Amino acid sequence: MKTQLQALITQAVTTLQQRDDLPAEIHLDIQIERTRDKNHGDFACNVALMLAKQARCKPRDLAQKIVDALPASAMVNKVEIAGPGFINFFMTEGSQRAVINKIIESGEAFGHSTIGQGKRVQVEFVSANPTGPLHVGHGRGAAYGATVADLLAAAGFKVHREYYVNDAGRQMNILAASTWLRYLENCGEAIIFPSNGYKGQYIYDIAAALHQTYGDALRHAANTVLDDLPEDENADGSGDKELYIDALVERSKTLLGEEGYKIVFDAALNSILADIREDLQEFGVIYEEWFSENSLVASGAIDRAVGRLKVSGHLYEQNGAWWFRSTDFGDEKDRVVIRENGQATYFASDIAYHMDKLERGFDRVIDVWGADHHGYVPRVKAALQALGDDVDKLDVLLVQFAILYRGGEKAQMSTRSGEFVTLRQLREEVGNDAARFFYVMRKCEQHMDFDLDLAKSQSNDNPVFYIQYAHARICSVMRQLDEKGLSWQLLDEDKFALLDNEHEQALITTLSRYPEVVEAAALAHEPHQIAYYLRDLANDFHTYYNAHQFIVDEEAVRNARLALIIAVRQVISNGLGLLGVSSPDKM
RNA sequence: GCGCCCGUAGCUCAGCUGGAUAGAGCGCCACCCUCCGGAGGUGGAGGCCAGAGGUUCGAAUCCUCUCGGGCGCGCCA
Repeated sequence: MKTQLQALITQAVTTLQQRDDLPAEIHLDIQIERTRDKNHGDFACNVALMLAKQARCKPRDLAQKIVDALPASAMVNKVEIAGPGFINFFMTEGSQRAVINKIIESGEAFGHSTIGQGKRVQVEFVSANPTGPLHVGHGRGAAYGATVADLLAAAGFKVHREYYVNDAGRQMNILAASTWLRYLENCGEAIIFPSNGYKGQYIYDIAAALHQTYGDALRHAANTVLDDLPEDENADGSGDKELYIDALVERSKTLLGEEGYKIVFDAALNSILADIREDLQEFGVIYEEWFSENSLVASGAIDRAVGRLKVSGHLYEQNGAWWFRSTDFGDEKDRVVIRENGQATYFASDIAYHMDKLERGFDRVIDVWGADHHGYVPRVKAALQALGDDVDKLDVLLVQFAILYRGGEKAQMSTRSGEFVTLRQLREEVGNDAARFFYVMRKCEQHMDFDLDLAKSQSNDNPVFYIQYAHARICSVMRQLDEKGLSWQLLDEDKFALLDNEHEQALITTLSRYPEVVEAAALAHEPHQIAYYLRDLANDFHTYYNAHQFIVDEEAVRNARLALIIAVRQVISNGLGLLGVSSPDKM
C-alpha cells in the first residue's frame, strides 16, 4: 500500500517537473509514513516539506500543487494538507480490508517480499571457540543472528548461515593438553593441573570417554609429563602461567607424537563441537556451513592473503615479525600477522577468512560479533581495503551482553570460577521460546537485562505468553465452532464491510502493517521490531476478543469475524516463526 | 589516557533514520466485571528525552563539549 502511494506521488512530482513547477534535478526518495493520529488519515507524506526549499515556494503551497497533480486512485478516499505541509491520505475502507483475504490466501508466505532480489548474503554468527559449551552470551548472538538471517530470507535474500570454527591456534592446544592431563588422572597418574588449563566439568567427561576408548594407550608417567617445566604461576604470584602452559603443550606433543596428540586434540574438539551443534540445533539455529579455520591453513588461503598484502606493500618486517600497516586505513596501530616464531596470528586467519568470503561471491557479508570485539572491526575492514576488496559489502553487527536477573538479583556467575551459566541451562530453565524471544526483544546494541522470572511466568506480563496465548485463543475459538457443528467459509471482500467497529478497524490496520514491518526489520537488521509488532497485534486481538463475540448467530457477521481472527492467527504464527518461536494451538 | 556503544515515565524499553500533542508493558491510583480460555476490562496520574551549546522551517534523533555507565586498546583466540 505504501509503495502504491509512493508511485502516485512520484507521478505527481514528475508532472510538476514537466510543468517547470519543480526543478528537474531533484532526486529524493519519497517517504510514506503511517500516521499516529487517526485525524491525520492513514498515511502521511512529507515530500512537500523536503522539496519546499528547492522549489523555492512555501511547503503548503507546494503540497497543494502536488495534491492537484495527483492521479486518481480507487484506494484513496480523501487527501488533505495539514500542519506545516504534510499530505495526508485517507484510504477507502475496502482497500484496507482486502488484506484479510490476502493473508488467508498467502498463508505462511504473507509478509515475504522480493526486495532482496535474490542477492546472496552470508551471515556468520556465534562462532564461539570450541573450547567449552556455549554460555548465555553466545545465546544472544545465536538468537539474534538466526533471526536476522531468517528476516533477510523473508525479504528475498538468498541467505548462507555460517559458523566459523576456531579449530586452530593456541587455545585449542591448551584444550588438548588439559584433556590429556585429565585423561592421565583417569589412568591413575597424580597430576597437578595447570592454573591456565581448562578446568570445566566437560573436560573430565571427554577424558573419561577417551580412556574408555583407548585404555592406557596414551598414558605416560606423571613425572615424565611434568618434570623440568618452567614454573607455573604460584599462589604468591611468582612463576608464569603462560610460559608454563605453552611448555606443557610442547611436552604433550613430544610425548604423544603426532598421531597420539591428534587423537586427544580431535577427541576434545569433536566432542565440544558436537555439543555446540546439538545445543544450537535444539535452539532452532541451523547453519548451512561450519567453516573450519584449519581449512584456511590447509587450502593455503592464509599464505595467499599474506602474500597479496606483501606484494601490494602493506606489510613490513620489524623485530622478526610481519606487520600489517592498518594505520593507513584508519586503525589505531599496526597489527602483527606473522609472529616472530613464524606462526600466523589469529588476525591473519581472519584476513584470509574474509578474503575467502568475498571470493565466494557474496553480495553482502554480515558478521555478528560480541560487543567486546568491537575494537577488531577497523583492522578487518582495513585488511579488506588493502586487499582491494569492497569494504562496504561487510557489515559487522555488534551484540551487547545479556545480564540475567532472578528475583531482582543478578544471576550470572563469573567466568573466572569457570562456572558460567550455559545456554543449555537457560533453555532448560525458561524454555526455547522464551529464550529466543527475550534475546531479540532488545536492539542488539542495547545492554540487556534478561528477567528469568518474567520469561518463565505464565501471565500476560510475559510478552511471549501474551502473544502465544492470542494464537491459542483463536485456535480455541475454532474448536468451539466445530463443537457447535458450525463451519467457517471464505468470503468475498465486500462482505468484510460488516467489520466496521473500531476494534476491527484497528486490527485490520495492524495486520496490513506486517509486510512493512518485516521489510524494515530485515533491512535494518532489527528483529525487535517484529517482537514489538507482535505484542501490538496480540494486544489488538485481546482487546477485540474482550469486546465482541465471534461465534454469533448471524452467519455473514460470524464468517467475517472468523476470517479476521484467522488472519490474525496466521500473522502471529508467521511472525513468531521468524523469531524461532512456536505457535501452540493450546496452552 | 585514546577509541567504540549507551543514557527517554519509579522500573524494563520503543520511538519507523530530521516531522504533527514523545509512546508501550510492568508498578501506582480510581471505577467496572467474572463473559468463546484462566488473577479479566476501562480510564487516570507520571517527562526540561543526562546537561550545555550549535546546525534549520522543525531535533529525543545530526555536530561539539561536559557528566555518568558498559566494553575495548597483546607477536591471545
